[in-house]
Amino acid sequence: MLKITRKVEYALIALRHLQANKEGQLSSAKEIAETYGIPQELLAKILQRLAREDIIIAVKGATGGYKLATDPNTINMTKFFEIMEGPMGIMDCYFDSGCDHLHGCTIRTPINRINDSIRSMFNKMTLADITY
Amino acid sequence: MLKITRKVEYALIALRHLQANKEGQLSSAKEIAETYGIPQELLAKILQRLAREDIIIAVKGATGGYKLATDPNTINMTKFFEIMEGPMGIMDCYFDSGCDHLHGCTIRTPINRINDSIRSMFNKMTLADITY
DNA sequence: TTATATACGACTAAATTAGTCGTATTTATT
DNA sequence: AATAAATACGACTAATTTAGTCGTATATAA
Repeated sequence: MLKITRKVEYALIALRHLQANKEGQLSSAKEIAETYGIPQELLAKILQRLAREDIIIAVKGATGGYKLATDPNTINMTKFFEIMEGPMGIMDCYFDSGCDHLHGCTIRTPINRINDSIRSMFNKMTLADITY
Repeated sequence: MLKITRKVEYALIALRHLQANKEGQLSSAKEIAETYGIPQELLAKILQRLAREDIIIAVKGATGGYKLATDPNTINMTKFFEIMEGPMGIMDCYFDSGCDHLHGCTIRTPINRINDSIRSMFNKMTLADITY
């Protein structure tokens, strides 16, 4: 419970790796996967998603690879988590109203308070807090 | 990701229900399950665990049931979560050192900072914050 | 004695997460 | 022009975790 997934873990490791590169230098999915012992195909998909969301820039072709698109200080962690895994909330009712027993739900208000605390905590953090 | 499980959700609903009872009044697993539309057998197991951990008191027999054992103000949420689901950490490496790539892990320190933030947040909360 | 509780472990089902595979496209290098 | 190495992406399978069920034992009020 309250765990981040490997998708997020691998994304953070990769971003941290790219951040350590010199300005303009590229790293391929293969290179990163081998360095950290991450399944290459899986990491590739994760990097593709990050590229689609303009967090990193993809360069195609034989000497291609990835580099950071923006200053990690500008990406907040709530946004980052939601890019990787969709809406963040400790209970689905926070964002999904298809809940069977909303009628008699007595814990919704306090649960939402907790949600807000977690979101605000991550809102105050940027990627740079993790990758530096 | 970062979700609480139904076990925790059901436990909170049940505790909130017991808290609303008059001093000494019992509620059975069946009663609570029916009230909120929770699978009875599942709730029963959850209540049994709470009883084992002395958060609630079980009374056996035909007119038996459960009641709170302690003031909800005295139970902190970190402890509560860990009773329900074991060690709490956003990554296993926080408590389990059986991690393949600890050697090259570059994100452990920031991840642990996040863990500590979440734990300290829940440490400041008691069950009463949720069930009142 | 019966009905209604708790207690608890073993089991199955469902959902989520992790990882793989096939195929297409791009581009530097030879 | 051919090749090799890269990104792109969807479909698929495997593994793990979570949710829920079942059977059986025990306690106790009526």
